[in-house]
Amino acid sequence: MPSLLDVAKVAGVGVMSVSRVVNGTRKVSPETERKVRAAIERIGYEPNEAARILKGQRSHVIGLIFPDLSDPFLATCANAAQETARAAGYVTWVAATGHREEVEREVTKVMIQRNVAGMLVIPCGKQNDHFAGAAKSGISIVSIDRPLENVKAESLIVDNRHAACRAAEHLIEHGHRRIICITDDFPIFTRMERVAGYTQAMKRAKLPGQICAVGAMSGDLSDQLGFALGSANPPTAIFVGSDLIAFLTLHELRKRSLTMPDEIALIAFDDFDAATLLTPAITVIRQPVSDLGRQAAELLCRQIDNPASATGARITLKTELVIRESCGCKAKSNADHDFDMLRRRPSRLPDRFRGPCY
Amino acid sequence: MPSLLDVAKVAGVGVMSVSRVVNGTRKVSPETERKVRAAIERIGYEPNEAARILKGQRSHVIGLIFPDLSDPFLATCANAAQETARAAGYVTWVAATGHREEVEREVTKVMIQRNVAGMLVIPCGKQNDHFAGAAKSGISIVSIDRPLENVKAESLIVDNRHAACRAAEHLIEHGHRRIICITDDFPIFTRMERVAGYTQAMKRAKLPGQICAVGAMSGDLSDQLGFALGSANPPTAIFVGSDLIAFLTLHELRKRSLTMPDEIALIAFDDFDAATLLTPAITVIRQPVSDLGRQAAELLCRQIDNPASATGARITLKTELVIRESCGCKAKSNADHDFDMLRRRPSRLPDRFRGPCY
DNA sequence: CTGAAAGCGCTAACAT
DNA sequence: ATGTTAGCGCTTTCAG
Repeated sequence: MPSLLDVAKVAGVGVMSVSRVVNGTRKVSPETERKVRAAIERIGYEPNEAARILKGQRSHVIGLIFPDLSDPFLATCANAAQETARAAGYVTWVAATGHREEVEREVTKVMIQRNVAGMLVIPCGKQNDHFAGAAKSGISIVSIDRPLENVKAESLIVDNRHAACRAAEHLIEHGHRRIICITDDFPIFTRMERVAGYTQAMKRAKLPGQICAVGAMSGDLSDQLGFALGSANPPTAIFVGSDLIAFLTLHELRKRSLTMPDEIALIAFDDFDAATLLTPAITVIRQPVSDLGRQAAELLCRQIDNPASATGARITLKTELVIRESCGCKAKSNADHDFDMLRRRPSRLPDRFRGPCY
Repeated sequence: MPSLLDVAKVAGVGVMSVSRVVNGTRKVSPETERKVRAAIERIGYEPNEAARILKGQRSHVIGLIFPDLSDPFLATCANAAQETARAAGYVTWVAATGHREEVEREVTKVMIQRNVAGMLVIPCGKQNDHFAGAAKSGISIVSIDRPLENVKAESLIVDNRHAACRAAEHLIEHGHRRIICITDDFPIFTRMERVAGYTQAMKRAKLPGQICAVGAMSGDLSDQLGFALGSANPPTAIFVGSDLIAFLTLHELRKRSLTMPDEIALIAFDDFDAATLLTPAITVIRQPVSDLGRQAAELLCRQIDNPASATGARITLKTELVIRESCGCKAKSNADHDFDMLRRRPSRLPDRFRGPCY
């Protein structure tokens, strides 16, 4: 591995000239620059990151801290972020925390220690002091999907509340009066915003809202849904707060042989593969998943280049209500809803279909 | 950030004693060790990776090179690998190549340059000289899902051929004689093995095999399937070679209002969310996705500790034929197939459901 | 068993 | 505009 010194010798100049050419730190004469570039080319010099970091420079590494990589939403987002970061010359250090805050703290610590240039995080807790510490020590941070309370970091989020409100309104417009909202019981931003949106729509329509939280703290989906469905006035429509809950709910409906949309209507937050495969196809709120990852990475890169530009603002991306059949709407054309007629494929294929194979 | 020198001062010993205690490189007297450990504890010393790497040591970084992170199969595998590596004290750099070999080469180069200790790869091409180079320069490599031709690296793969053969046999046992095999047209190991397994079963049963390759090189799934279905002797059963192709195929069947299993039977390679949600539920070959990632990471860590142990062997993991309804079998109990009755949930939930929320 | 010194490749700070 | 020097934190080498 040739070093700066080797380049300097070959070029017949001092080491600092080489360093300055490589980093564009200061003016060098055209003549020197030419010689240096030629020497670099000739001996195939590549800067040594370890030495740079040792000297106290920031590395060209971006840390990605996500709750889970096996979740399609998060994986797609991470994929886009990684791709964008790579294109900008960064390597991506990925850590999945498994939704555990102690793991999040631990990896954050290690990342700071190893001088990452910036971090892209989907935080899994409320106590964000570890991120605050990172921000204070000069590491740029951008959060995705959820704002980072008490930390000076931009956030890229979606219009959860508005979208949930629209979804509930759509069900109301279909004549439903008893609409239940099923979400997980985790106290995270997105869940609370979506519940707030649902509640807002119900209130406006002077309808009673019923929120059914499921999870480790609140109890089993099957029990809760059974209870609601067995009541004197069972719901005729469901709004589910995420693709995971949609999956579980759809299983329950299938088990109880409840048909959509007649016996029960349904709208889900998050689009998912099965949504277009089922009969009826599921009406969903689609998030700009890849955009979230891509824009977050772009934003982070900009902030790394110019740390002063951090404002701590929230940037909100728009979601899209994708009307299919589970809400009671007619499919546009038989079974061809959501189909790209030109390519004879489901339109808006998941990212993974963009590979060369398909 | 306290350094080794600081520790040495506090402990009242030389730097080398500290270094030896930290790394366990050589014997130190119990007395010295005690003093050093106390000093480390007291000032909160953490070794500096950059300095270690600069001195020519291997880092504690593992590189993950995957074709795509948004694909559920690959994402789940990456997630498990990352988790395992973290537990073993390694940091994971992740790169998604987008199935592009030039990107694979590029990220491999960067990782070698930055002294990763090892790489976990799902290669996307045949020309593996960049990996061969890495292996030669002392970086341990383990490949997943596909063997690494011409490189001395272990591979963790599944019994593709056997499983595909079993799937085809299962359809044959159901009385089907015209079974078509639909796969992508990408010349990768898994595809070829699965086709070989299908062919083997058909040959044994003295049945004519029909392989339908779809993709950028071969053409549209809709056209190909339409052609096959419109022939004088249309197939009565389909074996699809991957979850992606299953998704597209199921869309086609839905569009043509073909009912399973009566009008057309189907078995798919790879389990996927929609498989248990559809009616009929889809019979699939389930791969041990997380195990693949976990075991690969464990293997890699072992090889990093003992580079001589690399044999270049292939380790084959078993898949499982999950009988559901799309092949013509009766569901075990009404709609409750694949349901964990105790927890009232679909059993074998995807990894992401293991979070604290559900 | 322990310590002192040299140097990995780079850049900030200071000379020229 | 360019060169020289010192030192980031660690480990290898060699001397005690």
